Amino acid sequence: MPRPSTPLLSPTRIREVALAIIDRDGLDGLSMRKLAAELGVRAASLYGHVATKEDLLHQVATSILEKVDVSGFASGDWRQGLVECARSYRAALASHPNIVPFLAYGPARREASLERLDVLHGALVAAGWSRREATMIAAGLMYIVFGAALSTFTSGFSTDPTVYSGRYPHLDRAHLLPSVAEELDRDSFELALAAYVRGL
Amino acid sequence: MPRPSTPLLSPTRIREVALAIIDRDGLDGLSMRKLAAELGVRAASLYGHVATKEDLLHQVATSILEKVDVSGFASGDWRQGLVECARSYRAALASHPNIVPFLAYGPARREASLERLDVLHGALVAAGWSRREATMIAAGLMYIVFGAALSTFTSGFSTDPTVYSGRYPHLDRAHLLPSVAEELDRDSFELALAAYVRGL
DNA sequence: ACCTGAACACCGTTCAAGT
DNA sequence: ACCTGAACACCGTTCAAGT
Repeated sequence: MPRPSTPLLSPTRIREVALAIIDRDGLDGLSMRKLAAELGVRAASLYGHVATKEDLLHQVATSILEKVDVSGFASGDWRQGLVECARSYRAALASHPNIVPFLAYGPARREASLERLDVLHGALVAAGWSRREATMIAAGLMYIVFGAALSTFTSGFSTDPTVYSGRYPHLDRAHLLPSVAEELDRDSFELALAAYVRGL
Repeated sequence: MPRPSTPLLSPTRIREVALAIIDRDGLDGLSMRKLAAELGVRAASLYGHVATKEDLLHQVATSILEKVDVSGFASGDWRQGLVECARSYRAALASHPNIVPFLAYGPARREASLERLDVLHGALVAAGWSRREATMIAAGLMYIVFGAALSTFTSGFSTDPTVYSGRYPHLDRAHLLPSVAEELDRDSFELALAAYVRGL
């Protein structure tokens, strides 16, 4: 069979399949060899399109961050802007939870993060906060967004009641959490966000 | 030379050296072969003392979490308890930042986390919050603690001013951040914590 | 009881070679 | 221009064997 006229690989297709593997098999479940296999190609071929595995992960990270919408600040109400920006950020991360640990690592060097951060910072300064305060307020918002996206709390509870009952008196219904984890995660995020913005 | 009377390896020594490697070389910098070499032993020997690498990481995680102090709730002031608990938690994580991504993954199955969570939850219920509210308030506190510990914000900025100036008008002094990152991280955490607790 | 050598099934990455 | 085979220097883990 002659070589097809269109190349087997494209930057977009590589990113899409890589993200699909991460979503399905976790961050550690992505290997260059597995990715190549699912693209119908050998591992070495990837290096014609991607510098390193880390470079590929940064590309995937950027494609996710680009979906974060900071237009909420246009209203002029900085509190509402913070809330809407945080919701959009969390939604983007929550669609791909397995890549969040990578996203949390060094976002300040990514173009897509900086553009959004610049808008956020500017809106806060325009509202009368000092530069330093604006930086800290934005940092606090990112703490809540990334903390919530890591699902450090409600996910990971066992469904076996005997794990908790009798041992942790205040957690005797913790085994029920997984079934309502998604709702509880969202409500916890909304509560934290509301309390934070109100308390500023 | 005859075998020494004391074994070369002990659970404590393995954990200590593993944590030292993680602190020095990062989470990815820890390999069973490197750990064995620094312990004066071969990789296979480790598996007499540790089930898997993940088991070892959980042991190291536990040794860090055990330092978290929740005695602040004894005062009876739940707001003060939340603040002191969060400070202690963050301090424990901040001493070993490289292992935080692992700690953030599935803390709800670790004994040391659950014990502390149980105290926190109980104190909030005793203060009059519903069980569900207590769960969400504790989750929000963990968001801020883990978000701050991941240092997702102030760390990672470049020290090269040309990276930001002219491109992100509101970030024109971002290159100064690394030199004051530690102080700014702490202040951002304190601000977020204060705003959150006040806003509840 | 404790440690080792050798092996197995994987990694990321490079590079000369093929078409 | 694009992909491949083979190799290099690594991984985590197992297990029969040594002392």
